Amino acid sequence: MTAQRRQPRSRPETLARRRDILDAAVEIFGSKGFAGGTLQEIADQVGMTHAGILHHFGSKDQLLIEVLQHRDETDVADLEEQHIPDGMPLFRHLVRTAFVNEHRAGIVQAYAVLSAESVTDDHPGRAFFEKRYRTLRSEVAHAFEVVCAERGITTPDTIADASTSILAVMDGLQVQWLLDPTAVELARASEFAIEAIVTAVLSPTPSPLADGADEHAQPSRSSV
Amino acid sequence: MTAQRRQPRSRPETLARRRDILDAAVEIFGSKGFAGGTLQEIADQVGMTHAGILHHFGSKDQLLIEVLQHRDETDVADLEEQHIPDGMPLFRHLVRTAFVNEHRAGIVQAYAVLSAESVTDDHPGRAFFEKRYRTLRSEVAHAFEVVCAERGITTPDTIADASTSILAVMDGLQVQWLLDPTAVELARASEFAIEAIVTAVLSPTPSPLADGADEHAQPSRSSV
DNA sequence: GTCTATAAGCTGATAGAC
DNA sequence: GTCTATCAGCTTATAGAC
Repeated sequence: MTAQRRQPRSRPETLARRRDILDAAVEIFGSKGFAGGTLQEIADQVGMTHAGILHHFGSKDQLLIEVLQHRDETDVADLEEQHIPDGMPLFRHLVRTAFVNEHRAGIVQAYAVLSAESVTDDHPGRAFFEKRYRTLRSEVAHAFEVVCAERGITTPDTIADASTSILAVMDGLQVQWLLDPTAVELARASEFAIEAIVTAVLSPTPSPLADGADEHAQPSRSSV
Repeated sequence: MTAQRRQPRSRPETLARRRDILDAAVEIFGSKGFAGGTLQEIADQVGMTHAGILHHFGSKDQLLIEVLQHRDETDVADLEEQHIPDGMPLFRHLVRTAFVNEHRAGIVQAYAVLSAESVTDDHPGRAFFEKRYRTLRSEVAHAFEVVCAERGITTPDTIADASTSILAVMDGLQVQWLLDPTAVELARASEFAIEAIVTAVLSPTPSPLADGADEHAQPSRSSV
C-alpha cells in the first residue's frame, strides 16, 4: 500500500490528458446526465475530437465508470488526510461536508443526477452507486454503534434506519437546493436534520404521531 | 369546480387513447429516464407508431409535461377524496404514503429519476418539479405551524428546515431503496426519520454534536 | 496520441395517403 | 386518428493515416 495506486499506464503526459478528460466528463455528465451528455461535448471542452476520447477510454460506458471511480478516489484521498473520523466526529464531518457542498454546486449536481439516473435499466453507474451507498451506510452505522456503546444503547434496526436516513436527507436536500437555491438552506437544513436524527437515536422519545383515532384504514379491533 | 376539469378535447375514445399513451410514457420515462427513453419504446408499449404519439402530443417535451401534470392530477384527486390532512395528521399521512410506496416501485422510480434529471440543462420537467417542491414544502410548513401554534412555539427557520428535510428524507430513501431494496426498509426508515424531525421541532434539545474541541478548521481565537 | 473519414444506427419531427 | 415514407441530424464506434 505505497503511494502509487497502480502502475502508470504510460507517460505522465498521457495520464494528465486522461485526467483532463475525466474532469470534463464530470462537468458534462453532471449538467446533462449520462444519457443526455455526449462524447462530442466532452471532446469540445477538452479540445479534441470524440475519437480521441474513445482512444483513451474505449467506450462511453467505461468513461462513466472511470469518472465515478476517479471522483471517489479523489474524495477518499481528501478524507484520508484527515484520517477518517468515527463516532460523533463523523456526524460533525457530514455537517461540515454540507457546508462545503454549498460552494460546489457542480459536483453536488453530478452526484445527484447520476445517482438517481443509475437506477434506470442497464445503467453503467448502477454497481458503483450500489456499493457506494452500502459502504457509506455501514460507515455511518459504525459511528452510531460507537456512540451507542458508550451509553449502553443497543437498537440495531434503529441504527440501520438512522444511518440510511442521514444519507437520504443529505441527498434529498441537494436536489431541492439545486432546483431552487433561494428556497433551501442546504447546510443549515442538513445540520438540523442530522442533529434531529442523532438525537432520536441517543434519546428515544415516544412517537409524536401516535395518538390519532382512525389511522390505519384496516378495521382492527377497536381499543377503547 | 364541477367534476369535468376541462372541456373534452374530442371524443372520449380519443381521450382514453391519450391516457394509454400517458401511462406508457410514465413507465418508459421511469425506467429509462427522459433523455434515455424514446418515443419508439412508448409507441411499442401502447401498440402504435411514434408518429401517432406525436400526433397526440406534438413533441417529446410536451409529452413529458403532460405526463407530469396527469400524474399530479391523479394523485391530488386521490388526496382530495380524503380531504387534504393538516397539522399532525399530515405527518401521519406522509408515513402512510411511504408504506403505500413500498408496493409501487414503478411510480416511485419515475418520480425519483425524473425529479433528479430535471435539474439538468433545459430539462422540460424543471418548472414542474420546482413548483411541486415549493407547494409541498409550504404544505408541510403549514402543518408545522398548526401544531407549533397549539404549543406556543414559533421558530420560522426551524420550520423551514424541518419541512424541506422531511421531503428530502423521503426522496433520498427512495433512491437507496430502489438501488437495493433488501438493504433499506423504505417505510420503516421513513417513519423513523419523520418522527425524529417532528420531535426535534416540538421538543428542541441541545445539539448532540456541540462539544468537540477542534471543529471548524478556520483558526479562531482559542476559547479556553 | 490525435486526427479524418466513415460507418451503421437511431433520434425526433414532418408530410401526406388512407 | 393512424399509418408509411422520409428527412436531416446526431449518436457511438471503428479503421487507418500521420
